[in-house]
Amino acid sequence: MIRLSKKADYSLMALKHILAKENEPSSAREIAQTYGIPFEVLAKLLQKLTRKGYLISQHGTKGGYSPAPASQTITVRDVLEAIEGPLALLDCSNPRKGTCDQEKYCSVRRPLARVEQKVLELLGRTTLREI
Amino acid sequence: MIRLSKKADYSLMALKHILAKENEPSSAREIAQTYGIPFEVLAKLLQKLTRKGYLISQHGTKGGYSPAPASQTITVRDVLEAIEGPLALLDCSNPRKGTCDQEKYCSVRRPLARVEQKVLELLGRTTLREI
DNA sequence: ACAATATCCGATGAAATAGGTCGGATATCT
DNA sequence: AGATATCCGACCTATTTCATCGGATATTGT
Repeated sequence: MIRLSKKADYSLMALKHILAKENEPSSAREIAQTYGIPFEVLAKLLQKLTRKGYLISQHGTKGGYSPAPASQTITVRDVLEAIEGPLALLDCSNPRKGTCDQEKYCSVRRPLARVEQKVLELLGRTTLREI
Repeated sequence: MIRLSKKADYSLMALKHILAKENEPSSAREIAQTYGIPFEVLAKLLQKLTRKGYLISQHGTKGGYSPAPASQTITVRDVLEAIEGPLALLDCSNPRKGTCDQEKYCSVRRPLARVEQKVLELLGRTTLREI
């Protein structure tokens, strides 16, 4: 299969929400309620995005998340990589996995890598602003 | 995550193998050994592809699978859909899943559906022949 | 006829992944 | 001080995916 995880969906929704109200920070709880997302799950996603530099977090009452400068040009690909690590259509081009058993016999690796590349380019061209 | 399953990889490798030798049928056992794929898993994949009309199966000694006419123009997308059912980047556009809880609030559905469409087009343009 | 070799089919078990939960810490505003 | 935030790690559970097993049917060659 080829799909976006729920976490990815959640992240994109939350990011769009935060980008829409640049002036006041949005709390994780508020976003979670608005979109029906489990609070704890969303909190962790936003933390990851913060560490990656796409959001700025503000503790305390009236706190929440606001867009960081880097979020202006953030793409779908950026979000996915922040949430799920390096993207890999193929296991054998996935740095997290070990080497592929079929490596030496595999006849489809090269051509599929090109397809993979195109998909990644497509995701990298789609900014969150235009969503 | 966004990835091709192992089954998809296996299927693509096997199909390419079968298409390469159009003259004599290739047995599942032979292919499984050549590429280091578990025999039973591969057998089921080839059965699915046969039911979809991309392959012709031949029982008995000297039997095996040979390319059906429909395999001439088969694309990566065709293979994926045959093996894993309808493709869906998003859960909410997946006919196998129920309706999405966030449906009414979700602000990213429409734009992502366009991205999904583009990815599917890309996979649908890539034929197995050119791989 | 018989044996060997194929595909076929369903059910089941095991491993990996993703999604969700819990407990507690730190920071900020009122 | 107390309420409300983010923060962090560990853990549990459901789902999905991968692999295995047992047995049936069909075809070919001896």
